[in-house]
Amino acid sequence: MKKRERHRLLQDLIQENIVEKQEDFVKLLEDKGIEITQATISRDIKELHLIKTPSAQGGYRYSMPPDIHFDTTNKLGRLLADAYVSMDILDYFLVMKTSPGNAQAVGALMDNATFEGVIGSICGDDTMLVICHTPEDAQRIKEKLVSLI
Amino acid sequence: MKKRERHRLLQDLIQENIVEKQEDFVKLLEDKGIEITQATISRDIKELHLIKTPSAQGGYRYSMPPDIHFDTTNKLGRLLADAYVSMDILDYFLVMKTSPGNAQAVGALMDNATFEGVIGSICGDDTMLVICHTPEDAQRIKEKLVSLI
DNA sequence: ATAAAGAGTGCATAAGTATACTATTTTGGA
DNA sequence: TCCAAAATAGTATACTTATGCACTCTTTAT
Repeated sequence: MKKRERHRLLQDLIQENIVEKQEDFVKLLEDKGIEITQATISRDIKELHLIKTPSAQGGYRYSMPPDIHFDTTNKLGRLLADAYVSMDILDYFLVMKTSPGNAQAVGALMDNATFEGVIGSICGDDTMLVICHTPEDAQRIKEKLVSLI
Repeated sequence: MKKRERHRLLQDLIQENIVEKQEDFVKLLEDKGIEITQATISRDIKELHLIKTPSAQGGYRYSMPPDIHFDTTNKLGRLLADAYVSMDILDYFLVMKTSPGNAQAVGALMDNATFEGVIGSICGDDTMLVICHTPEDAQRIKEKLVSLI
């Protein structure tokens, strides 16, 4: 049993069982004849970005991540690779120039990616204005964006 | 400091700080002059459905829920209040009759709400067929839907 | 082939979280 | 107003999860 394989299995199990705690995973795998410890499950969960959600019925349940984040961060990287022109910071504003017509798309993806410290953004045709909480936030986000390109 | 007020505050704090554990919340609130214990935070988190996400950088962080669930569950409830006609179960199928023209909408919302145990659904004009993993799932989902009306 | 580096895991335990119990406060009637 | 019921929150603790360490098994480079 390879780690990769087990990861797939976990993602399946999570869909078809109510998994309230990591020990439940251990038991479910045991039922399939797979010996594994809670420690490993904990590590798996970390790698898979699974989350423990308080369910509406009062209990808890592990489930799939709102992986929007990872996914859209990737998309954003690809888009920026094409569309990025320049960036500047003024106080707690971040101004990005993009190739014509792309600012809206960048803004939309940034919204999805939910960067911390961003209050909001306004996009024109080739310019995006990002309003941050603090100048430090602006700087941090600039660096984050640069790292994606 | 009312619970409601604190809940708002937590939702704010979560946006602007990296909250790795519940004690961090306690400290942040303390900074604001609010005395509260970890136990209460744990309860708040449960009520707000906040989640602890393994972050890409290796640490953990509390964040907002993929609240799509709650929101669309509510919408679904309102729609069903208007459109629901009847439900029947056959093996692992669930068949719902709706008022004419509404089945598609119900199906779309159910997709968003991501009910566990649902493989998929097919919608006509006034009929929705939901295919579940097991008859028990079908039963459970039926009850869940009834409870929403 | 062998050394060196790295991945994967269990064990034990530290770290973090949830909850039973209790006390106190608030709310909604009568 | 006064009581009973419901909500809220602290304390202590049980429960759950994360991780340092040690060991084994792969992989990579020499």
